[in-house]
Amino acid sequence: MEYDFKKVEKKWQDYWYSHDCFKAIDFDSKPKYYALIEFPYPSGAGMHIGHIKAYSSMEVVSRKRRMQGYNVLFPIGFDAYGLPTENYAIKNNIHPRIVTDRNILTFTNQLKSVGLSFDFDRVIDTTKEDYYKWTQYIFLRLFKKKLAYKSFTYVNYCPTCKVVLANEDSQGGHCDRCGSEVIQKQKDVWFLKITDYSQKLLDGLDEVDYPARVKQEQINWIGKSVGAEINFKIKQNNENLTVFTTRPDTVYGVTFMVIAPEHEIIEKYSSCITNLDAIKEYQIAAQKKTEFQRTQINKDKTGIKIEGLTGINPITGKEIPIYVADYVMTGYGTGAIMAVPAHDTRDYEFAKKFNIDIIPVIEGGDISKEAFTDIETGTMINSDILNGLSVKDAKDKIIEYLESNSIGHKMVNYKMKDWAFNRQRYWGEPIPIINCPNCGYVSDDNLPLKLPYIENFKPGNDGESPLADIKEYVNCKCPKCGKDAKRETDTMPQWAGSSWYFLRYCDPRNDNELANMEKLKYWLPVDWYNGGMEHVTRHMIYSRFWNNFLFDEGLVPVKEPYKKRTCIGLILGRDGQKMSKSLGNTVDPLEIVNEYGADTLRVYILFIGEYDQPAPWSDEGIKGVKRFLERVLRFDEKLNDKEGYSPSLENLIHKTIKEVGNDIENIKFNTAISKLMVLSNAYSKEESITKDDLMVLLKLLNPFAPHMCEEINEKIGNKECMVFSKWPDYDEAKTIDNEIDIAVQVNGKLRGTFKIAKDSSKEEMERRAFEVENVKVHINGKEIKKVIVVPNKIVNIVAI
RNA sequence: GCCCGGGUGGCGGAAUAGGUAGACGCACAGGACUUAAAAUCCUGCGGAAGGCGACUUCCUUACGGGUUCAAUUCCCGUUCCGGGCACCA
Repeated sequence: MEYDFKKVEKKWQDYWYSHDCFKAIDFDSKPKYYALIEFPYPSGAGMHIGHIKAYSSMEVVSRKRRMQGYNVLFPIGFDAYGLPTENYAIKNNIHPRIVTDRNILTFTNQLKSVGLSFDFDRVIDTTKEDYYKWTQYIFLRLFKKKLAYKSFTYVNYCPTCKVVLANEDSQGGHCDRCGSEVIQKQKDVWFLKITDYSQKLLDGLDEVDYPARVKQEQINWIGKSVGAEINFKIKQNNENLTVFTTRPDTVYGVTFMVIAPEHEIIEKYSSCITNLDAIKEYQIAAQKKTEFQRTQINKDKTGIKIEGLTGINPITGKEIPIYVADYVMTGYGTGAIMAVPAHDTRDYEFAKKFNIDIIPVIEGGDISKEAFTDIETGTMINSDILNGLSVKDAKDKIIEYLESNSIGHKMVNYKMKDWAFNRQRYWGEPIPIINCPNCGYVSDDNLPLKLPYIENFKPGNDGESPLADIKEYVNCKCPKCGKDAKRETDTMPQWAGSSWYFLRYCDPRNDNELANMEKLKYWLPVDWYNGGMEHVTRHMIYSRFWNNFLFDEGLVPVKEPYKKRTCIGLILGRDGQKMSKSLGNTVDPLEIVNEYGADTLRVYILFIGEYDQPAPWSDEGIKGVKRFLERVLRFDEKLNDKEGYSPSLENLIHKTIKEVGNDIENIKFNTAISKLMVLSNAYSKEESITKDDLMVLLKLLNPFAPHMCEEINEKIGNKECMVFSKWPDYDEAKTIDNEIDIAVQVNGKLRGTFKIAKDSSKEEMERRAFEVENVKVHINGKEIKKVIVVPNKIVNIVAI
């Protein structure tokens, strides 16, 4: 029999998509299941092999759920705003709208050519007015709750892309997109106050099912630390200089203070400072450094003492010098620290370099050599009222002291910074804000605020958006007072549209609200969200923030959007390196589909290795999968007329149903497929098999290789397509073997095996163990010390 | 520097409430079918040694220790690879 996979796969794709097989039905009485994948950015390069791997896990789960009787929502869309499209458009002089539409069309066809069971009726495109209208709406809700604000600040600026970058997009001091070195630039830009949700985002992690490492990464990203703020006095003017510390208990060890170069007191008290010129010089030098250079850990400590300002330790009354140094960051805590060189490596290095006293306040360590930082436990010394206390008690006592004397209080700090919510680019959601000289920033509630269709979308000079050049866009009337005003010309960052797309899927065509509450109540939360490790911090935290906010606004019914999250491991190139165009080691999924068929590709991608681990592509490996599927294709030739399962296969069938089901739920697709191979190998060895035998295999295989299974199903005379065929049940009692192999060890070494009925008594097992010939040889002439019998498993004889 | 993963045949990888290491697949070798090749089917396949032989023995889960009747699995130390965070006070 010739199996023409191209023809067959096309046939079933046409059937499924034209018969609405994957349509999610609002308010259906079946239990709902919402499976989500990270929607793609429709790049010109089209679908990558990684996309298929990323989608295939939820694809298998969705198909299985449909067979289990669920009403499944498995949607797809396009996160289409962003730089690559815009850069491509500029280079080729084609409008990004045209490029985007073209790419989405290509992508859609490619997705369908793999037979993915998305509900294509709910497709969303973040760049369409009916979608970004609601992205703008959410922004305005944030603005009205003062969670969106404009601030004059230093920003990371990429001189090549001519855009301001979020810290997240410029890690390592280089632009995420082009790799250019990022420079610091002052600009007035929009921020979202995600920091107001720091604690909520932490607390939410307790109620969701994410892998431990995912939670840990989010916890680290948010970076909570508990400590205290303490007001030190400045001797010359009796003003406060407030510091944040996680170790208020070490306050007796403070021998100097350090402020960040940007700290306001330099300007404020400049009249007191006698070496102002030198300090200004240091400030300028620090400003020139990029964020990256400043955070290089191994570089020498630099700094300069402020002459004319002296700090006073509010606990001891001792006078201490104040330094400016760029190892203190302006954006964290108060931008000023109390330095305890005896117990902090950075302070220690600084103190050594500037010859400052080092006073240990916790017992242990040798401060002549290095800072003693292992101080979670220990006993306080040199600390007056804290002497002799444990670290924990000292913390409590000093905070109580600070609070009762109004010189400080308990304080929590987070590393996470507010979200820089702006791009100086054309291809993004316009920010619907009007700047009125009279009223200040005013929301433009007339949504959508359309992105004008312009010819010149190249970035403006000096970090301005190209929209700034369009007079008729910029110039407008203030909605409040009616006077002449100017429109915001920055657009939203790439992360905006993806921060709420999972909500829109629940009600994608709603023109009156971002999504109907009843529909959201029906579908949310997302039951299972699969995607890349690289989106675990940025995208996931941003979208959890938006969802939490919308919950507070009463617009969504759940706090946490994603009930369960799993992550995918990369498919590496044939050479074991990460696939990249520059290395020339990419694998084109369409070529593979063309050569082997979609089913083979789908199965191979999941068989290649552990789903969340990286694994190299192998052209040899895929052939084995092809052979397996072709063997299954031939089973219809050996069907007999009997009913039910063949007695010789029954046990294995029940076992396979159980294990394949479990493996799918535990994202262990590689072992699920290997168990299907084992079952099919058993079928091969049979003279003939029953139709029921075959149907079980087809049903278990259907989520992985659906085209082929449909074809066989039809060929053997079944009328109904397999999408809603019933997932097979198993009988627990029949998964257990009646006869068990028992291993016999002598002194821990395997010396033989025997078969015995399951649940045989210990006595019986022991008796049989001693009958094994090779066992007799090994215990000959020795004294039996002990016999360990583990029912249904093993007998170990200890003999000396 | 800190926090997570991971190290098993020629290769991708199985097996951990401790209990026959190497499932499944690839590659390779031998055989069947064929005029031939491809495809397919059968057999073997961690390493070493012994035996004509069914077999037997020793070694083997990065390295070194430990706990245990029994360790890929648990504990301690070392090392290498991957990811995340990083002068965060």
